[in-house]
Amino acid sequence: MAHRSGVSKSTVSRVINAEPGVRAEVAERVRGVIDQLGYVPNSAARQLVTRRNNAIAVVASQPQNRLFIDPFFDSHLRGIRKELVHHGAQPVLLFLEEPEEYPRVGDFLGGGHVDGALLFSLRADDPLPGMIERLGLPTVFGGRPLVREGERVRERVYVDADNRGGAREAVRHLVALGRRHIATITGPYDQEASAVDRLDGYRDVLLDDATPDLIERADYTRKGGADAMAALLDRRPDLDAVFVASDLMASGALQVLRERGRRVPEDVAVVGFDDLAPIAETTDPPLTTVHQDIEGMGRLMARLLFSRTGEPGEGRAAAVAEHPLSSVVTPTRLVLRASA
Amino acid sequence: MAHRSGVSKSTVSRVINAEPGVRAEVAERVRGVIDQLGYVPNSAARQLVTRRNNAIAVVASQPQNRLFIDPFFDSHLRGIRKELVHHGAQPVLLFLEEPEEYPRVGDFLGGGHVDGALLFSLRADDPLPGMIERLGLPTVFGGRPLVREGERVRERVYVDADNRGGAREAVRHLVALGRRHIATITGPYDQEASAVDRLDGYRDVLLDDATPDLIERADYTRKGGADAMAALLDRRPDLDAVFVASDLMASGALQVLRERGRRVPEDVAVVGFDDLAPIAETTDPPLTTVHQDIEGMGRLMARLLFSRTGEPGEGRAAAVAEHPLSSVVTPTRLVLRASA
DNA sequence: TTGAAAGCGCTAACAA
DNA sequence: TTGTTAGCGCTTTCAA
Repeated sequence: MAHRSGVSKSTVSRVINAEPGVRAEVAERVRGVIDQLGYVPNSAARQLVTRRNNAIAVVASQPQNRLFIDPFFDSHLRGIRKELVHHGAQPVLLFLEEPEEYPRVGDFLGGGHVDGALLFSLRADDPLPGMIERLGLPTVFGGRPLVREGERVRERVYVDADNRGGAREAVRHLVALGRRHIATITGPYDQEASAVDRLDGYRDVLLDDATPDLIERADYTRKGGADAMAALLDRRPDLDAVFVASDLMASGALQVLRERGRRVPEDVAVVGFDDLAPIAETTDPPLTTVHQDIEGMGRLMARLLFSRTGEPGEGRAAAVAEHPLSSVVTPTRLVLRASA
Repeated sequence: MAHRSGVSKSTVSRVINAEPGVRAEVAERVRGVIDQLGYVPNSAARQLVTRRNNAIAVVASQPQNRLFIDPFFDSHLRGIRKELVHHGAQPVLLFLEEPEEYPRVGDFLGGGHVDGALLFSLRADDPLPGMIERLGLPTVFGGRPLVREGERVRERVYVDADNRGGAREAVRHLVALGRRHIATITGPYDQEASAVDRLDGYRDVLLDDATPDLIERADYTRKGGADAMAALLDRRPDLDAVFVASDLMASGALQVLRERGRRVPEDVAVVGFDDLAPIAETTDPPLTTVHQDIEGMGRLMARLLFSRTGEPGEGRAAAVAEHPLSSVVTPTRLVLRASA
């Protein structure tokens, strides 16, 4: 104990937490002793009483490598980190690949190491939201969580883009271009809400023209997009446009189109979704796509979380916002490049 | 408190920690109450007394996006996670981008949330190792940490590949092929030991033939490799081979070679380093490169760490291994493909 | 086989 | 402005 500086624990505690009511001279002396001893407060003890620790978990339940390949995640995480760090909170990343890992992650989350959690890339039947709800840990979701029919859950706060509206705009653009046979490559709509919403947007515009043979489901990967494009081309050689539900899939689709000798946009117009600069700007031709502010959504998630947990360092964790918080849907817009 | 199950705290504690000396019937009843209440032990309190918490920090002080693009990191992290999870420890990722983040990361690390740390991607002058040493947190480094001259540090345990030996083998292969003017594109040898070692291996073989105009420093990125290749070609149009210190840089170099009309391997033979499947197997032509067991190195790091901290759940954290631990250097081997 | 009591290192009331 | 006291929720002797 640094009380060898000649004062009581309380005073040391006050100095460490920069509380008022300590003579400057005493504070100075205490700080000296702290430095000299290399003293670091034991935060388990501190947390036991304050119920706070200025760390926020960022949990992704997805194969790590899918995450690492996906520029979407990179931007999203950047936004989250910026905002968290800006508020003085430490982001702690947890990946969740195997079912066996759930109990341990649950223990960590419930163990009071973090004040809140940011979750994303959840599968439809992921047990994590339920676990966290039971723990009572403040949480914000990235992307609207899919809730199974009949499942009773507390309201879940999320941040998402206007996927349906963005998809509508993309498809309307294709229609305005005079395209007659507009296909779509979707995301895994059995697993992710964004895939459902983008497909709904496509249907909103095309109505009865959206026949099943124009719709091919893929998995948000590049290869999945390529395979889906090939299948579509085999089935409907007459198609003259495709709305692809992600840029990564679109880059795969463009490659197949090129291999099959179809010119883009002359023969087939292509619109993507995401507007990920490293992809959309470098494809051949550059991709017309639906822009969403991914980094901004990440920041928003962090801000929403703080409005539930209270700012780091401010009072007890129990200080949850009184005004009920709602989810946020951010706007999208179509960015015209060369592919459509 | 779950003591409404009619027993004392002690007994509940025993049940939770699966300690012997509890009547099966009582244990059963307690477990029932626990489930029913959804009780999760507060690990801050537990940790305060046990000094353990079965979580290990994985710390990377690198711009997040460099990490996310680098398949090396992906494999490395996969190995680490596998081993950690296998031992029942929770991996906790911390990124470190801005200098302002160091104090907070230090607090988290020193705060007793984790039993040990795995560090990598450290810059030469990174303050992190020093900070952690002062905290007394058991640590293992990924890649030999560069120590500045005159700096006094405790011995640092690391896991690294035989970079120098691998480089030697690569360059010898080029020599055996009859190449006369063998250039090299290096990593940032002012920052990373692996870059230093690979350059040393190159020099070991070439001796006086390794003139400065054949050596070009880059930064382990694809673009850096491309730029370096261009500079080399401008300076030494007569070069007929290049040893490139990473696959990512090699892929950039190959592209420049192609653009400049040099055939590989006929005009210029190329050998890389890393043997990252997603790169080396898909370049045109496929890359001859030095293989290292990246995932295995990750696992090894975790194992070494456990030999310092003791296995998760086993006694107190203080139970550090008595036998002094040493660093490990894993072997490399040349994988022949088409580029050399 | 169980329970009672002490105490891990801190902060938060309350006294001085 | 400072010190004293009482816990935070757990594990761990020790005694029953």
